[in-house]
Amino acid sequence: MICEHEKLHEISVKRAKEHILHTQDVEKICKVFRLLADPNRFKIVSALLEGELCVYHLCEICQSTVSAVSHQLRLLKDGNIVRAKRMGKNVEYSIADGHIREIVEMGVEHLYCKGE
Amino acid sequence: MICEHEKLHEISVKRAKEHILHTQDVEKICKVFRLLADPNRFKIVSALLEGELCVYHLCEICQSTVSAVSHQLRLLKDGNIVRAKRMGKNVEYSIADGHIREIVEMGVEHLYCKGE
DNA sequence: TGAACACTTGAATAAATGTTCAACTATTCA
DNA sequence: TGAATAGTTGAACATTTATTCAAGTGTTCA
Repeated sequence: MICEHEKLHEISVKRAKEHILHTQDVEKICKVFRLLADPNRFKIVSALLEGELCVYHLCEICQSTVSAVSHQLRLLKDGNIVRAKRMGKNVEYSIADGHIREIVEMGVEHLYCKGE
Repeated sequence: MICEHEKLHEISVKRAKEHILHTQDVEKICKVFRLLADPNRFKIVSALLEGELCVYHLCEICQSTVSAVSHQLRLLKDGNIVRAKRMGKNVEYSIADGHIREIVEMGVEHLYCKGE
């Protein structure tokens, strides 16, 4: 009982401790946020929300190099954010998970509603 | 027109280019995701969603040191995720922005619906 | 088959990040 | 005032991360 406001926070502390997620779960959630936290990856994901695209077009949209985009795509693929499918000479990328759109849109909404 | 599937992707490319956010906006959004991408900060934010708490209790909940939590709180404060308010010897922290709850909950939902 | 295109990969480098430690400020109360 | 409590801060360190470059794989087509 070091904190003076023990009484005031009793309920918050109790609820926070009850609701705290397991470390593994927190890490899984954070991994998704971390993947969306890089501007280039965010642009890749945003672009793919409009439809599937090959690496060349993603480079064009993100104004980045083929190699950099490919490295980022690998991370997104490993994190189950995107899916790859070879079509002839090209590799088509698409969004792998339906929740991603909601998370991205929530981020955009947060931006536009700032200052309310 | 290097990509073979130009026809197929014409619409996706067009839409992606139209909808692409400004670099500054992408960076603002990514900053929020980056702040939520660290397990300790995520735990701090989750705990504060249950009600305001002082540093000591946040340490207890996050199983971290006072100094580490304080450093993380400064980042969260700079990013307008949390707010600080001195109450006597303690500093009470609370969530500064209404959208944070939705973003966090979206992350949690993504976790539980994995595999659908 | 071999040249051209599309993409991937590994190593190297530079930059950003998180934690710890020690020293510091701010507040209360005897 | 001074001791105790609560929290902040800066420097140092190790770790992670993103990009670049060069070399590689896979596919198509003449």
